[in-house]
Amino acid sequence: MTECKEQHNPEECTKMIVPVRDALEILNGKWKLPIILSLTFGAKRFKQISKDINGITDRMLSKELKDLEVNQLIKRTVHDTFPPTVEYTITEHGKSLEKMITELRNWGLEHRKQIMGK
Amino acid sequence: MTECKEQHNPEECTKMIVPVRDALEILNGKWKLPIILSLTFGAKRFKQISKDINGITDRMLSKELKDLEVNQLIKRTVHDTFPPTVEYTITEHGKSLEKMITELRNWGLEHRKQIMGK
DNA sequence: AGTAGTACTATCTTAAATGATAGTGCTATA
DNA sequence: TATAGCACTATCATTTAAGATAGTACTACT
Repeated sequence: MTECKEQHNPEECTKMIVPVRDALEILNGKWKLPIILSLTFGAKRFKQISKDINGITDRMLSKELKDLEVNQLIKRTVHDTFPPTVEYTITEHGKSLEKMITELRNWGLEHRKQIMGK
Repeated sequence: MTECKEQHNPEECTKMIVPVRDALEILNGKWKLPIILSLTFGAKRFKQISKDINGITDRMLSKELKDLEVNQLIKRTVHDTFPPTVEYTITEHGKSLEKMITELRNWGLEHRKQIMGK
């Protein structure tokens, strides 16, 4: 793998950055990662997710769920009970975010220590 | 570690989510992670960073660098040459993001395959 | 009969992020 | 002499994200 060290190779460095920008574009905003994390603990219904995530409004949750579905990170299933119930599950592709979210979570914990602790 | 599985324990689940929200608050926006990634390849000057990151404006770069400095993720050093040159380096604390960014980057690559490939 | 829950949508407003453009005072280079 | 680079800042305009509030049609519970 080529580098973009000290004496800088901007083009190489740009290439390294592009996929993180791609990822950020899909995961942007305050709520998407929290929602995904909530679903990694099992299938949930709309209200259950909203209870997990403090402060999210129905409007935001509804919108973000749609976005995540379009990007194949979660799946929406309507059960034909009466009244119908709707269940959200994480997809295999969504699960592939788990490791990264764990890292982020641990970093969040460490960061608090770093800032407070010193 | 307690769980918030199927039959849901919202309080526990909320607790899991909080630190990822903390992290997101510090790393939010389009540019912070790209900037940090750029600096993991070595100390850089303002213009060099801006060349690495396609599309960022001076205004945004300037602002984001300040934010990152406040959060102790990068360090700004002025060398007293004439004219003075300014150098940005990643801090130890900033380096602790490296693993997580790598995960994100790989995920970005995989996601592209997932969406395009199928 | 009244309240609460379910899974949303609609409308409106505010706040925050980002972008466009230009300018500064200096130096080095063509 | 003109141009470009450096490390920014200032001003303004636009876009996007997010929040507030209310409403729907239905059921279950008290």
